Amino acid sequence: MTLKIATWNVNSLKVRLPQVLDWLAQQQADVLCLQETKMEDRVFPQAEIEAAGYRVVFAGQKTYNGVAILARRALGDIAHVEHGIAGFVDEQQRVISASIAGVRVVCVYVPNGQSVDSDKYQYKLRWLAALHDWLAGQMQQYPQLVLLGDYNIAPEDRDVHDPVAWRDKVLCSVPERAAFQRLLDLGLVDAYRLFEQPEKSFSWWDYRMMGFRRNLGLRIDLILLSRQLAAGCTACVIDKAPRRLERPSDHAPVMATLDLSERSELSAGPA
DNA sequence: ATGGCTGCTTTGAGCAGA
Repeated sequence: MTLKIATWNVNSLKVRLPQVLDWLAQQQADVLCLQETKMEDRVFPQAEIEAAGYRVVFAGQKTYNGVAILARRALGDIAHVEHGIAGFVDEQQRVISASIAGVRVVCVYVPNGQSVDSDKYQYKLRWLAALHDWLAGQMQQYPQLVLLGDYNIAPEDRDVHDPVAWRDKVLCSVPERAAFQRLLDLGLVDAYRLFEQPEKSFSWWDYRMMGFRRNLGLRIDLILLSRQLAAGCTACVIDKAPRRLERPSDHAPVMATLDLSERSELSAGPA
């Protein structure tokens, strides 16, 4: 069995829903995690998504943040849904997790941080520490885990169009990259870097200054895989096509292909 | 050059994003 699992920061699902439905149909993605839906649950377009053949779970709020997981109906239930980071009190809707076809899917919208001298940056670092500590337990409970979303961290200089200009700036600062490395140290692997990739590959481009046309971007939308899932990963790509559409999100979707045929059925559920 | 776009908001100029 092959699973195509993707992440996309849509920057308002209200605006981008038609693009999301078109993209699902074109790419035949099995699972899609969304960030920045920017809508309350009571107005979430559940019926439209279900009509397209997907189940969906979501956690939203007005104006900001908001996450969702879509899964092809044929994959069965979206099970054991959990909101947020257990033990970390946070009004901002940035995390939703669920089990789909025996894979634990954790969808995250990491805080942006605004600038390194901002209170929001301190919140970002606290949030990342809480994510790490919670995830350590989740990895024990769910050996087949994928952590995907908008990390708001460019892991390395090769993920930045102008590393000198971005040096020590938010999204690239040493403490943020150290927090990201701590996630990898839990036993997670950056799916994109499992494969040969073009140079200057990015997933976000500023709306201003013709950022996309000039490829002034960052790679901040990532798919991290546990070792068990990384063993079956056969591809990971950034799809730039939606960024070329009318009224695009500033982020492009990222998709990994997982071959699940070899895995043990027994490790599919919670321990 | 601290702006530049875009989406959102107790509809407006201000915020947040990255």
